[in-house]
Amino acid sequence: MTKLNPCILMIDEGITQIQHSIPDLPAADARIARMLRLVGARVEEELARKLKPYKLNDSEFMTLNILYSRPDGTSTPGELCVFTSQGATNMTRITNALVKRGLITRQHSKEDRRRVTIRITATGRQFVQKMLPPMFPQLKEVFTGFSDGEKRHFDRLLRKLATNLDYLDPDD
Amino acid sequence: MTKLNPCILMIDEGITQIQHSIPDLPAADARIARMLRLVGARVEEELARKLKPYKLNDSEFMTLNILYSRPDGTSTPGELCVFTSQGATNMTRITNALVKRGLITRQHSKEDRRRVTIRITATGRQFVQKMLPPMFPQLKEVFTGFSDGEKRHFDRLLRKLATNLDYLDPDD
DNA sequence: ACCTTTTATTCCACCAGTGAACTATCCGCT
DNA sequence: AGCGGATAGTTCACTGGTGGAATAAAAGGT
Repeated sequence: MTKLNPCILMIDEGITQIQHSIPDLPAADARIARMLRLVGARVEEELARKLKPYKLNDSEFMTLNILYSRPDGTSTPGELCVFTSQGATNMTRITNALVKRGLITRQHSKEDRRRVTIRITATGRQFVQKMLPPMFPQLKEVFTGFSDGEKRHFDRLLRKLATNLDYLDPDD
Repeated sequence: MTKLNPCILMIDEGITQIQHSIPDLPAADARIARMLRLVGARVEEELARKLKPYKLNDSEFMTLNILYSRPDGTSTPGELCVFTSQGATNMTRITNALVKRGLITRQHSKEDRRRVTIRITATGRQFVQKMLPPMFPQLKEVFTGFSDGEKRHFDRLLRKLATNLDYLDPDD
């Protein structure tokens, strides 16, 4: 029943062992950091699995969602780069793909003709409305056994970490 | 001083907005999942930055660390695939790279000649001992402001989530 | 008018990761 | 002993995401 995850076992085992030869290893921090990468990757993997039938990848999905969540349904490539942590080159490719599928439109801005206004289409909205709900059961399943308090706690810890990451010295 | 992370803002804003048009969205779960991906990616990114000077990537580093942490300093490609969540094809490439740099050796196993024994070299050990400590300051920095209790909590929550992820229905 | 900056795109090269086919070895069964 | 199937790794060809450099167009400052 309770077959243990070999990766987690390896993390625990490994860090304990390494500590023997390198005592000043911040073990707790290293363990959490390693698990964050592991869990983050697993979540991403599951998301990708759910997106596959729709022929969408992570970045495209994120981009589409951001547009969907905007009151006016628009953004610009530059903005989307910031929100999705993608490079400009990549964003061009992503929006190309979404335009080709009729989920968004691209048009030059009137005020500043350098800018491009990206707008989700009616089809795009319907698409999002269709594809999100089927994800909910699995999403809830991932958080079974988590009380509301635990979720709040989890949320808080992640935010705190995100903030610390933002204040890291860019060099060193 | 407190410039807020635009990604986090977008997550909060976005999920709140989406909830308006799709009320049964499990908002708390979605937020945590999204932040996990974000934070996981950021941590990975920082790790990559630290590894770059050594011309190592994430998977190579992980592989080398696993070997280092083994009492006998050995493993097999198959095992390493499980621990690193990598495909066999990829593992061949990874070990190729590490062999080329003299950090590990590859030799056929005596007992089972199908198997390959991968062993960290003395050079490999020294390499790990040199490269790990410089990461500690930054690692600790990421966790500044976290009490021991919070770390324990964080650790526990991540493990719980990892377990849930393992028990996900492979279909659906 | 001219130079600089901003915004976005195109082109190209690269690297990590994947699937399918293949080789070598082992193990169980008759 | 020998056949058949399972297991462990490797090779090859390919994809997909990523990043840099060069470019184009437009805005803004002096």
